[in-house]
This record gives sequence, structure tokens and C-alpha cells, in this order.
Amino acid sequence: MTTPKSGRKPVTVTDIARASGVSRATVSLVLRGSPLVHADTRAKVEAQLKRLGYVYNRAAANLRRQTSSSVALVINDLSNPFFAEFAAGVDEALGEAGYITLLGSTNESPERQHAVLASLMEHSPAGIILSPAEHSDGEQVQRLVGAHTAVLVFNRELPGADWDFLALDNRRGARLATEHLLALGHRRIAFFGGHADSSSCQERRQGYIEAMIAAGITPEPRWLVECTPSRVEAARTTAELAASYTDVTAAVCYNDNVALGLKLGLIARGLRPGQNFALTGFDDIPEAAQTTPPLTTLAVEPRARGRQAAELLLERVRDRDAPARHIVAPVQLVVRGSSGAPVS
Amino acid sequence: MTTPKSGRKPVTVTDIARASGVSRATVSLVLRGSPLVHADTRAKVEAQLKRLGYVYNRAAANLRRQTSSSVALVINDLSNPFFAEFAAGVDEALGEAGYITLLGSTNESPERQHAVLASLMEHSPAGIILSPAEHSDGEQVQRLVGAHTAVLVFNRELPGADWDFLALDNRRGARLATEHLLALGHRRIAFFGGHADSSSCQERRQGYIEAMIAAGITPEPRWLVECTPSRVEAARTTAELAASYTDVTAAVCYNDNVALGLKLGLIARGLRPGQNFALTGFDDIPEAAQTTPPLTTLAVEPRARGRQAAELLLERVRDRDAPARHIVAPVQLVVRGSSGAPVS
DNA sequence: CTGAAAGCGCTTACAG
DNA sequence: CTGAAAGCGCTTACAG
Repeated sequence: MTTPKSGRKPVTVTDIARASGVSRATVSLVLRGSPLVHADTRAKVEAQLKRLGYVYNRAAANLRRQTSSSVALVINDLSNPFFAEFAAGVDEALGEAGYITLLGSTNESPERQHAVLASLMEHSPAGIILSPAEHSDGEQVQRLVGAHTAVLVFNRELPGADWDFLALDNRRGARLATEHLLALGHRRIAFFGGHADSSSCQERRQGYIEAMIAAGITPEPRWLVECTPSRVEAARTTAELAASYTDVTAAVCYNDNVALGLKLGLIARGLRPGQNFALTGFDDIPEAAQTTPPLTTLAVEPRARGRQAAELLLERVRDRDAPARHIVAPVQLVVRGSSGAPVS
Repeated sequence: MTTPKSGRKPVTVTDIARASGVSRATVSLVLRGSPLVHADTRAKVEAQLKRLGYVYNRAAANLRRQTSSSVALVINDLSNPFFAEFAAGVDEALGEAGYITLLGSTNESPERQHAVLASLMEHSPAGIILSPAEHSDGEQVQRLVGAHTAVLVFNRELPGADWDFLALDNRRGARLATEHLLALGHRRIAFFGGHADSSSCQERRQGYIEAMIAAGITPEPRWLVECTPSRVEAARTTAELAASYTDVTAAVCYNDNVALGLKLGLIARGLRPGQNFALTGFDDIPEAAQTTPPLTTLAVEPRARGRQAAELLLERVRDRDAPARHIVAPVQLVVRGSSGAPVS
């Protein structure tokens, strides 16, 4: 579980103090860049630091100062490029602020999330950025992290405490996509994919419905099709719903994966997306631009979201008493060929 | 840079000792599961641990015991699903072994890698798993991590010290792909993509050449085409090389991205991969199975490689004096439609 | 089986 | 401007 740091003993402030003929206190002041120490003394100490290959023991310093220099990042699905980019952005911004990232990946398992959070807490992070696993229990998380740890929840709502929350502007995104299809003349537009019990799906559906109603159209219930947001599932679901699509001319999809799956299903049924059926995605994954025809979708900039999450968390760390914030990150419609089909 | 842990003071062994009427030493023994303490005493202490919401301070324990419970994971390109899966595998296996993952993402920048390693070292990791940034300097890394830290290098060779090294079996993978195309009757086969100065490209080219020569064919120099391994670059390069491809009937590609880019380039030139041109990839990214025609490629199981890397590193942590190992991870040919083109 | 004491590597008042 | 002393939260011989 833990391992002895065998090998040569690391050099400490005591070694440096002895080697440069000053007290440990003075070495510490040099390390922390205090203006109190004389230039000559500083130079003497710095020479020894370099000569002996000193490396600062931040854990010891944190213990003494009652500070933390780490932030825990708990991610539900690191294999999803969206979250991987997000993680990279978080790590980048935390690094710039002098913090280190403690990673925990949960693979959408609430049990693993529990274990991971418990383990991370023992390392006294200054805060936690949590992209919750599906069906995770907010109250349990609350018990685990305590009332005094800074927490930022990302992407998925997690009821149970009054945490800061950062999410994409799902409603606006879906509304933009729907309005785009409406502007092209489509009227019988489906909303395809996602689980109706997830907050992001609910929000996207809401945006779709808003746009439809604003255009004077009442979406028929059968136009709202639920489906696990994977490509394979989406392709399968299309086939099962053949009947529903005889009158529909376009679909706003829950995300790009679903859109690409639907595309496969449509092709298998002899339809040609972009020519006699229009569709849009969500996320702008790299493949969206590469596929034929390229996919109209919403750009969400996961790396920028990661940076934003890190910054929000650090603000929270600085001011624990500020009221909790719900931040909605902008999304941007990217128009490509897949939505170019004329109304049939 | 670091932040005070404000809020209520966390409860310590001293609090628990006082609350349960025993010494701190006894509390510590309970925490560490020592068999020396009487069942009644243990129960008494555990009740207080729960009641007061004690959370173990692993940093303090590590300081006192001169141990570490973390491993640094430094990744060159987290936005690449291959590395993201790898990271997830590492984190999983480390977690099971009781270690925590300190993440550092370098975005292929040697400068960032330098900064990240320096920062990570201050947190005294038990070891480092390093997937080096392009053009990083092994000697510099060596200076940074010192001679006594366990290091496992992944994926890309890093000359400069005698570290453990885990890589894919690039040579065998390319040989399998080439043999597959040869068995289908192709003889004028190109090797497309990659930078000739990267170790992985060299190895894959070697496997290709081996297979060709074993089949009695001497690859012509113009069949070896260099190209940055991104899709866009690959598509562009194809067009520039139109002349070279008039007699070639198949290509072994450096990886899936390159293969998918080449495919786009071929289609743009009126060729139909899988029908009048055969190609193979490397990596088996999710898209390989989804594209039309699906891509013949080599499965590398990045998550399993991550687990393997974690295990190798922990072995090294346990035995610093064992000789350095070069481990080659198996890859598996996955035959799909893209290589089904007849010889023209 | 339990407690008193020392110490991991650092920092911080407090004297001088 | 520099040093002696105490202490962060834990563990570990050493007595008893």
C-alpha cells in the first residue's frame, strides 16, 4: 500500500543549513523567497541547495503550515474524449496556479466513486472537482467530503448539498440546433437519444421543445425517442423505430455519438443524411468534422471548460462563504453538411 | 499557490485519544489494524473515530514513516483516447494497490514536462510513469527525478538512463498487417505515415520491411511515406503523392488516424478503399469499427497497458536493484473490410 | 496490552 | 538580518 523511500536519504533543510553554516530557519526563509535574508547569505544557501540537489518536501511544509497544494479531480469516464480534454484543461490551469492534480477515475461506478473519494480525502486536497458517476448519491458524497471541503460539480447535477455547479448550456444548444433546422424549413423534427432521467437530456429536450413551440409546432410525443448515448445503441434503436420516421424529416440528436449511430441506422434503411434527412449532434467531437457528410453540431470546448472548472474551484477555495454558483458555459452552433437536407 | 485549510479544524488522533480515554499511540495502533490492542479498547476507539468523523492524514503518516502513497503519471497527450484509456487503466490499478495518482499532462511540450516533473517531485511520489513528450531530453529528466526514484517509461523510448520501458510490439504488429495484405495477394504495398525519427515509426517500418523481404519483395524507397500522424495531414499528403500510388495496391498505415486520413485522400482521388485499394491501421480506436468500410487494424488495449504499467512500476518500487526491463506488449490483428480489396 | 517520548521535514513567532 | 524552540499529525521503539 505504501512503500519505504529506500535508496539514499533525501537531503533536507538541516543538511543545507549545516553545509552553508546557517540555521534551518534561514534556509527556510531562502526557500520561501523572504526579503529578510541578506543577499550574501541567500547566495551561499542557494549554492548549497544546487550542489546537494535539494528537493523541497511540500508535504512537510503543508503539514506545518496547515495548507494544501493539491486538488482532487474525479472523473466518471476518462475514456470519453470530452472528459479527457476536460481533465487536461483542469490539470493545465491547476498547474499554473501551483496546484497538483490528484486523479480519480470512477468508470461510472458509484461504488468506485465512493472508494476513490475516501482515498483522496486522506490526502487533504484543497478542493474537489467532481464529474459524478451516473446514479451517484449526493448525500453520501457530502458525508465523505465533509462540510468544509471546496467542491465543484461538473456536467451532471448532484442533489445533496449546495455545491458550485458548472454545466454546458444544454438548453440553449438544443434550441440553437432546433432553430437551425426550423430555419431550413423542417417542421416534423425529432429529438433523438439520451436518458430522460439525466439532467443534461432533460435540458436539451427542453431547448428543443421551446424552439418548436416558438415556431408554432407542438412536438408529438413519439418524436421524443430515448436511447442510451452510444453509437451502437443509437443505430439499433433507429431500426426499431422505422415507423416513426416516415413523416419526420430531421432529428436533433442528444450528442454526436448518437447522431453518428442514427446516421448508420438511417443509411442501413436507405436514407441519406444530408440529402433526404437532416440531423444535428452535440459536443463537436473530432469525428464530427471528418465524417461524410460532416455533422452539424454544438462546439463545447471541453479543455476551456476544464480551465474554467479549475478557476471556479480555486475561487471557492479562497472564499468558502460565498453563495454557491450555477455556471452555464456557452456552446456554439457549428453548421456542416449533415443538416443540409431539403425538407421532403 | 497553496491555501489555508480554513473552516473547522480537522479532528486528529489526539482528539480521538482524548475522547476515548486512551493514548495517541493506541489510537494509531487501532488505525493501522494492529493485533496488539484489546478488542474492547479497539471498539471504544472505533466508536469515537466514527462519531467525530475522523479522516486519516496520510501526508503526516507518510512523513513520519518515510513512505509514499502516490505515483506520478505524466502523459504527453491526454486528448488522445489511447492515452486517456491508458491513464484510466493506470489509475485503476494504482488505486487497487492503495496508491493515488498524481496527474501531469504535458501536451507534448518538453518545457511543460520539465515544470510538471519538478512540481511532482516535491510531492515525493513512490515512482513515476512517464509517457514522454516528443523531443524530450532523457538526461534532463534523469537530473530532475534523481537516481533513486522508480521510473517506468511508456510508449516512446527515452535515452538518458536505464529505466524500465513498456511499449507496444510495434514490429510484430506491422509485420502481421503486412503479412495479412501479402496473403491476400498484394505485392506493391506502401508503408504510410509517421515520423521516421520516432522509435515507434522505426519499429513499425521494420516489421513491414521484414515481412516484405520474407515474401521476396524489396520495398521501393518511395513506398515509405513520412507524414505527421494526424488525419488532416494524412489526407493532404495522399494528394501530394498521387504519382506514387499508381502502381501501389495497398498500404500499411502508421496508425488508425493516418489510415482514416489516407482513406479520405483516396476517396477524393476516386479510389474506393476496401474495393480497389486495401489498407490497415494501428491502435483499433473506436472509430475503426464504425467507419465504412470498417478498418483492419491492430488492437492494443490501452487500458490493459495502463494496468500493466502500474504493476511494473510497483514491482520496481519494491525492488530498486533489479535490472531494467524492456517489456513489449502484445498486439492483435483485427481483420475488417478495409483490407478486403482484391489485387488490381 | 497501553503510555510517554522522540522524531519525520518543514515553518513561524519570538528574541536578539 | 539570524538563531533557538515549538509544533503540524502521525508512528515507533521502549518501558512497564
